[in-house]
Amino acid sequence: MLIGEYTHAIDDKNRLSLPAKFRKIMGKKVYITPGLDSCLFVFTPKEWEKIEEKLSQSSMGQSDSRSFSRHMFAGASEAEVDSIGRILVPDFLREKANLKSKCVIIGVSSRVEIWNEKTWIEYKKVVEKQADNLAEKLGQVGVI
Amino acid sequence: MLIGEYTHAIDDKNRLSLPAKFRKIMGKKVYITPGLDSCLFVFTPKEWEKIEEKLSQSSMGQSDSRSFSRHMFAGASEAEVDSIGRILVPDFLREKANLKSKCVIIGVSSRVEIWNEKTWIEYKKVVEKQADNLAEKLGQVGVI
DNA sequence: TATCTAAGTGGGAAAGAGTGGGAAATTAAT
DNA sequence: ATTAATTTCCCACTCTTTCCCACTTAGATA
Repeated sequence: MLIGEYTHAIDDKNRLSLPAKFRKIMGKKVYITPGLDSCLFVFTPKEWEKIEEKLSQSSMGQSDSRSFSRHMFAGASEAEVDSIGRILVPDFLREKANLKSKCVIIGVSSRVEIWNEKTWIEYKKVVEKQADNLAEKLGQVGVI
Repeated sequence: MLIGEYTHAIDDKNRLSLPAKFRKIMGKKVYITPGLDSCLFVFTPKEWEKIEEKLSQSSMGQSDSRSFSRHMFAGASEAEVDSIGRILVPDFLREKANLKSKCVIIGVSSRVEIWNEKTWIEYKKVVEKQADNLAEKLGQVGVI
């Protein structure tokens, strides 16, 4: 189970260290995809395969399923974890998540997320403010 | 499985490099057809056969399926991948997708697509703007 | 406190990928 | 049949990517 928050630098060769705590779980090969709220998702091959399978079931005929397939497939990247635990984030994903030098890498259950540091800090602020409200809503639907 | 996004130049001899990552999957011979949303589709012979079969099975009574078949078949072209991974895009297909110097080549599961760079950027913008839509769809494929 | 180890960062060299141009070969035209 | 034009093949240059090594920092241990 992936938990915790780490701040690492992405260098000008687009290399980014996976937190040491994540490496055993993530293994030697990962898949990076566009996420939500302009972060990136990182999956193990196993998790990615599940997604792939669901996606490839959708038909080419419908314009909105085409666009979603393109978003996910064209937006995805297979990355080898190098000998010292780094992955390579392709330019187009780096831009998508607006990754400058400092990135925040967080564990979210079965996936890892990569954020621009500032974006993450802002996001956290907003969420923490809303935490009480969110709890209320979740309570109403019986989650907590 | 074909994933990722690459920007390559098509030269004045209509030569276009397939991304190195795609070459093993695509092999030595491919089929290029006019695609949907003004890009080109590129298939392996195997995938092309599947498409052929599906199209020929579709009921010919229906005018829509007839015209789509014509669109795909009449515009299709077989292309050899040369010794350093380039394909030749025939003039009429190049015009159809409005390919200028810079092209974007994307992997979409079982097919490759070739886009005019600007057209692709515009298309992506439109798709990504529909963020809530994306969230919903990610839910449907079990990502979140 | 000093030393050791592990983790993260950065840079240089080697390998690979992408691009462009010219020669050879094929086709077309006079 | 000769010339011109187009296509194909091959080579070479350049830029990017990958691999390897070294430095730095932080934390742990004695």
